[in-house]
Amino acid sequence: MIKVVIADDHPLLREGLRRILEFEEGIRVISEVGDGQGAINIARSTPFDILLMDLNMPGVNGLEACRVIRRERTEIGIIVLTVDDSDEKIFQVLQLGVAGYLLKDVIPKTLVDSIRKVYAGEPILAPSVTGKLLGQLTSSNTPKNNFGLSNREMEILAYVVKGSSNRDIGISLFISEKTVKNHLSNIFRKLEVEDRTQAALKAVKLKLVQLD
Amino acid sequence: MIKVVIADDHPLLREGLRRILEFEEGIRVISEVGDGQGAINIARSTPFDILLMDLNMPGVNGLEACRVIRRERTEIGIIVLTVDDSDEKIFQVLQLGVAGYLLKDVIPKTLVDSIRKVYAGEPILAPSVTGKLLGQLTSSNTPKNNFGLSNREMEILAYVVKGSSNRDIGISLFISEKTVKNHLSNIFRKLEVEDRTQAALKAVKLKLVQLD
DNA sequence: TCCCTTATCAGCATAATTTCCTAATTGTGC
DNA sequence: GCACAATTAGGAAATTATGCTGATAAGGGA
Repeated sequence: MIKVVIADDHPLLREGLRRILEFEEGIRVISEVGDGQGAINIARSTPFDILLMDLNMPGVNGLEACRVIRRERTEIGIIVLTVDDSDEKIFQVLQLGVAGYLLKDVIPKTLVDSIRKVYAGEPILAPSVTGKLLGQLTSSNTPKNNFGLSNREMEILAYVVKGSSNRDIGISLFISEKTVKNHLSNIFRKLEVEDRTQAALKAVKLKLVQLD
Repeated sequence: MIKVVIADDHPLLREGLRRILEFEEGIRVISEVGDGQGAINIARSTPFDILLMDLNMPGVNGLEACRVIRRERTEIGIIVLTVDDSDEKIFQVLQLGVAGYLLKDVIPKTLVDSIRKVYAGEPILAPSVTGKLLGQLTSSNTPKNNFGLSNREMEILAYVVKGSSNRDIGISLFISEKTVKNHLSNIFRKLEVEDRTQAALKAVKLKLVQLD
């Protein structure tokens, strides 16, 4: 039996969810709460499996409640159920380690399936959320603008990001330290920075070189 | 009609996939290829919608083929279909902007559903892949080990990561440059690095300080 | 109280970095 | 051929950074 708790400040929506879930085999809604504090309280006092959590609630909001509950009751699978599709909150919530993120326009069947899957240990994301995650990955490696750095300059910049000194870079590339310095001066000018530290950080920030 | 191309070096698996898909309404396998180059060639010569791509293929591998096809034919939705669940490749592939990543143990129904969803613009990930993505998010904010750095040292390290010089740090914190240097020496020793660049990079790498 | 850490400042010596200058060679494109 | 960029190298000088030692003061804990 999967024990479910619903946390949402809209009584109508709670009622709707409860009615959807109460006819499902093996699923039982054991409680409903109307705010984040209520969710925290029940998580502390009662064992259950799945928490359907709205983010926008009065008082202690869903985000804070998630943070507390994730810390205190790691065994509870939290499924965020929200209308909020905006970028800022999504990543904040996902970083907390929630097990699912669904939008409120899901069809009942998807919701029920998701509850079962989360109970089985599978993470669940709404397609648009998956898209945002992937989008972040792909957009993050679009240097595009490599500031007109030549191949050699990129190579040297990579060594700077590895923490090499000018001398070491020269030895590694079989060129004189003087040449390294010249390249670096050009790199600094092109990246619009003053020293190797700023260059290294900017290179990492702009993904010109991989930090690893 | 969703036009599908299968790229896999195992004839048996290709045949199996084709038989699964050929009875589906609205889906037609228009071609099969056995290596990455073949996938690239057909993508260049023939319009189609979905490419089921194995990663481990002889010659031009799936990863390279994905890269080329993604660049030349953005309208083709690539679904990576592989046994490879290892961490390194997953992120490389996802960064290319593939539309789906499934493991070869999927049931036929899931595969068909996934093709339809990708065709409709939805991204598709195997649960374990979603888990890895989420795991990366949550694990990324665990500094924990601050290497015994004191508050003041952390503060100074933050300035280093901003690209400040010793003089600038001194001015900002209303202390002498000498003091800054002393703190830095201690920081270098504790972080086990030789200079400010390595310290800044290590701080970023270990999330001791936020880069931005 | 004594010891340790932290934070502050300083001097000295050395090393590393950075800038500015010139200049040769090579390859690419017009 | 000519112009231009990339790569290479060197000289000279200024600036910055680093290591080491020493010193003072405040605060916490055994």
